[in-house]
Amino acid sequence: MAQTIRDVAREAGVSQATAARALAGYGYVAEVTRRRVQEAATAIGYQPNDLARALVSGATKTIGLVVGDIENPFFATAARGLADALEHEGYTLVLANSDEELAREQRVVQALRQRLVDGLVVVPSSGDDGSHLAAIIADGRPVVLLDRAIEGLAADAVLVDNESGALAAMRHLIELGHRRIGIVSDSPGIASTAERLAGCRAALGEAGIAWDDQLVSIGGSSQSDGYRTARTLLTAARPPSAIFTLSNFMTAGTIRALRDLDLSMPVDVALVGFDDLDWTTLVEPAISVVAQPVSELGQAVAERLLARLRGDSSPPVQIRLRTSLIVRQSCGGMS
Amino acid sequence: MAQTIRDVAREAGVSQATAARALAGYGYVAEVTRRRVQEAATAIGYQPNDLARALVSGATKTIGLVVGDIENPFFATAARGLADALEHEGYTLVLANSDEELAREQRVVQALRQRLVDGLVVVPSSGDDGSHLAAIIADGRPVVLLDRAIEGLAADAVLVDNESGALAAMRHLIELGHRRIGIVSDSPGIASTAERLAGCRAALGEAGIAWDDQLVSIGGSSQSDGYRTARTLLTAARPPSAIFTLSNFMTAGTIRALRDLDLSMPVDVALVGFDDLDWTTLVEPAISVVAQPVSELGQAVAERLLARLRGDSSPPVQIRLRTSLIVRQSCGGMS
DNA sequence: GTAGAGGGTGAGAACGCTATCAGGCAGGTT
DNA sequence: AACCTGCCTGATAGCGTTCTCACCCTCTAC
Repeated sequence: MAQTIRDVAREAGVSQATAARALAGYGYVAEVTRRRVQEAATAIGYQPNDLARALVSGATKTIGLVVGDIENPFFATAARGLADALEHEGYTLVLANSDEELAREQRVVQALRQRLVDGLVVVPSSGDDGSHLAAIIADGRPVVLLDRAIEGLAADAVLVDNESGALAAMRHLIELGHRRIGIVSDSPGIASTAERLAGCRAALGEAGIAWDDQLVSIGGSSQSDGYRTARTLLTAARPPSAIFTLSNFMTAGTIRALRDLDLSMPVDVALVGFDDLDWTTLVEPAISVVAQPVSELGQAVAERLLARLRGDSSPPVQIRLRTSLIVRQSCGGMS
Repeated sequence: MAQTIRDVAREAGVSQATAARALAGYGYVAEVTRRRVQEAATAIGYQPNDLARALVSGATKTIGLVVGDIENPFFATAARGLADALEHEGYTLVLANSDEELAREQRVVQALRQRLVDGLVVVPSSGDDGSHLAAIIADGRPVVLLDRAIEGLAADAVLVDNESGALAAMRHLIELGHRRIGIVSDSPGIASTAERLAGCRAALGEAGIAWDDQLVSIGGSSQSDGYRTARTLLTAARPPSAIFTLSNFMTAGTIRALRDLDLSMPVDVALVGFDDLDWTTLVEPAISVVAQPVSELGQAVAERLLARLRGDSSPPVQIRLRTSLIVRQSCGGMS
């Protein structure tokens, strides 16, 4: 088994207290003694036990991360940005998937709480219930929300400008002459999705186009949901001439539906998607997208979290990072 | 701050020892007392401290996972399969990225070791140096290698059948009449890559085609490396008529190179890639690939790990999961 | 009436660390 | 001679659990 500080002390012929001082570097220790202890430590291969250290110091140097599904490239990229920024300060990430289910999210948050993470980063799956997160905050541990806000929760949130991103995309399609624009959406229970829908509404409103429920298909969060709902939209009596998809899975599902129905972009249907992934420039035509600064999202979250961990107790802030519309071939705006 | 078992005891009017028994459910406790303690616990919102529990029990219920980069969908999917299987048994994943650099891998493994993870899952970046992992094994904690083996390390390994997967892909291209087949590879320092290269060699050998170093381009592990080396290959004096890429990043890079050079698949160049991702059927033509059972890989790793944690001390095993060649349009074998 | 069995309880050690405190010992000052 | 001061060291008290041990009390058996 692993060696303890007592083994080092015995090896060096000093007391446990002196060995501890020599290794941790506090209090008085004679230079000779310090060297002897350090040699003893390396000789027997001593490794400090972070667990015991955390128990007494009260800090585990650990951050919990709860995402919907780490397989989603959006989450994976954000996680990477977060991990890199935190590692710099000696923090380690504990990962948990919520599958976008509130019950599961509550379970894993509870587990992370008991595990005494120093802080928590959550992509909340439901917009309205944050009681499990409030409990963590009440413990005095910082929580930072990633990508989605929760109404009434006193936690920092780092989000993207969903509404204006969606607005820009819809405006672009409208400027290209489209009046019947289909919207393929995830569940609006997800806060970011709701904001994107609001952006769509705003764009249609300013163009004087009536909102048409027939053109909005709302499904689950998987690619197959996107495929199914897009197909329904495209095979309706009066199909849309353009489609705006509200997430990367919806975009992929819609492309498959278009392909299966032998509809080509942008001539039969123009397409703009929310979220830019690697493959959007690998397909033909390249997909126009609302790009999000995903890695920066993770970094900004890390910054907020580290500030809180350093004792910043100012009121919770909401940070919005800007999205940018990247016009490629799929929307027909580059001809 | 968080409540302790002592607070519960005080609230219930019993000793700390009795409260502990009532909550943990060992030893004798009167039914009335038990109820009273449990009520007190919920009343004051008691949460057990896993840290203290781990210190005394010696088990943190935590597994370390070291991958090259969680942004790589291959690792993300494997991580998900692993996480799900482990969660079932109450284990939590601690994530670390190695960036495919041995030094970084050693650092994070060291950190995880001090953090007293109960076990470790590693995708090793180097095939020959496993001393940092041997140290963990010497501590008596199980290590399971994922996707890549390490020569001479007494650890379980769950791999895919890289050699026969590559063999099948190359055979297929050869059967289609190709004699000059380009190979776009990651660094052969990665064990799985070396095995894939061996499979290529075997296929060429059995077909009586000489190995030609001019047709093999070896780069780093990023997509841009793939692009660069594929481009070099394709612009050479005598370019290959087909290309086999040894990882998903290499495949993406190669597709970009083909596009930039205005070469079309499969007529100008036939393509087969190793590793199947979502976008391989989103691009036109759909990419033929050697598919790996990625999620199952994670599950199998979890199974091995759990067996070891339960005390299985049989000699280390090496598990090979089967790959399958999926013929689509990019190789011209479906006409 | 005494012994024994068995349910129930509290005191206290241990896990490995951090950190405080009391004390020892040398050297210099009053 | 007595005293302080500055280094250095060991003993020891926690952190919040788990778990053993000794003890008490009640009930049954002889």
